[in-house]
Amino acid sequence: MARKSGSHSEITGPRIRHAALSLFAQHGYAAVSMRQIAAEVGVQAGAIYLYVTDKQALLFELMEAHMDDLLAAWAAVPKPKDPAALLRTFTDFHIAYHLDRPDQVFVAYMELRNLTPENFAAIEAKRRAYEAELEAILGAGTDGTFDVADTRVTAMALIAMLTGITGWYRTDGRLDAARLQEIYWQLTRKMVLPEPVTA
Amino acid sequence: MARKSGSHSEITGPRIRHAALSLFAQHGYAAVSMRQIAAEVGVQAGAIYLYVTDKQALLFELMEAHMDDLLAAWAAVPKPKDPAALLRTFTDFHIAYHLDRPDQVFVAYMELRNLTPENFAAIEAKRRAYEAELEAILGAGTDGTFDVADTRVTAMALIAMLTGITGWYRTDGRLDAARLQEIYWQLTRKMVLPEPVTA
DNA sequence: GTCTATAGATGGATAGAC
DNA sequence: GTCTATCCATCTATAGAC
Repeated sequence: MARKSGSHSEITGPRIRHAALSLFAQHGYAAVSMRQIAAEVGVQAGAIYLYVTDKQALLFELMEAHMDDLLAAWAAVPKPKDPAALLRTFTDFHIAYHLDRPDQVFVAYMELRNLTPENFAAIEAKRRAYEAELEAILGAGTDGTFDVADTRVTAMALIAMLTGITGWYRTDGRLDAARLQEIYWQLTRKMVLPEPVTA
Repeated sequence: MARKSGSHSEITGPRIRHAALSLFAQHGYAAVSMRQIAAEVGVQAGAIYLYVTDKQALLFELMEAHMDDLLAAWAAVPKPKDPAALLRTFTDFHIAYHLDRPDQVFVAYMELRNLTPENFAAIEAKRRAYEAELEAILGAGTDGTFDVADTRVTAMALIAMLTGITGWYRTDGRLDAARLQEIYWQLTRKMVLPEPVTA
């Protein structure tokens, strides 16, 4: 696996980021050494610094790339007009996106403490922008489509509920992604749609 | 603050655990050194080893104590017979307990990766026991009290939703604990109780 | 019971050969 | 572009004085 020496660059930069992401997700940023990352890629520790300024920048770039991808992916999704349909579009998107990228999601949620204050602020702003998307969907339904007492709290409750899937979901388990999307939509629907009037 | 020297033990052991918990919650287990913990307590690094075998044992003891406390506290709560009332008892308990111990909760959820395999298995078993409590409550209501398609998934969804509060709640914010308990009960109630028959 | 001192290992990051 | 070698800081844990 490990190259002997003298190889040309090819895609060493991306491979470093991929290895770092995987190791950070498994063991945590602080517990992973630059030497471990280099070994995973098959280069020596010193070579990493040709592609990354330092360890902190490596973490930040991974988290920023994830947040940017997330926001861009959601922006690219066609949005139905109907608030309830739009909400289902969001829950389906959130589940599918997060299940497809467990390492990115895990690092983005777990390593906030290890960012410098400036880097933390940048990531936090992007996270808030994403939360604001859901809040806006719920807020647009206060005409009677939704029955939501507190838009902000409900948005946070929904995101926590949906993101929590990544903590226990196993791809070889009894549920596939489509079934999960259906179950969580039923939970979401009951949570925010008005209850039918009793007979 | 820092003692000069020659002081007697008093409560140095508990103070070490308290300082470690606080620092682990802030910066993460791997990022915190034994010297930092010692400095917080006001002793030298070497003194810690009179009370703790090593850093891993320190982490494990903190997490085990938290899980044991959690299970014992729930066991001590009076349980109403009615499934819906019991569910509300659980959600109120979970919110109050978690809001009162943000550091313990944070460490218990974030540092699982840093446990040895044996220690991880021990903590995971206790966590599963707690999740099973909620699953049993939901399962006991399948006579018609609850409308739950998948007991296990719904239990995980509820726990993630409730625990997520600790990620954004600020004690100086606009919501107090009682208001949160009320909001989250409404969300929970709508999620799992059957919808009234339409007129 | 706490201190100082230190062993022994490992970390991030850099310099210079190839 | 990658490697080897290394600097220097820091870490966990222990030994022994007080």
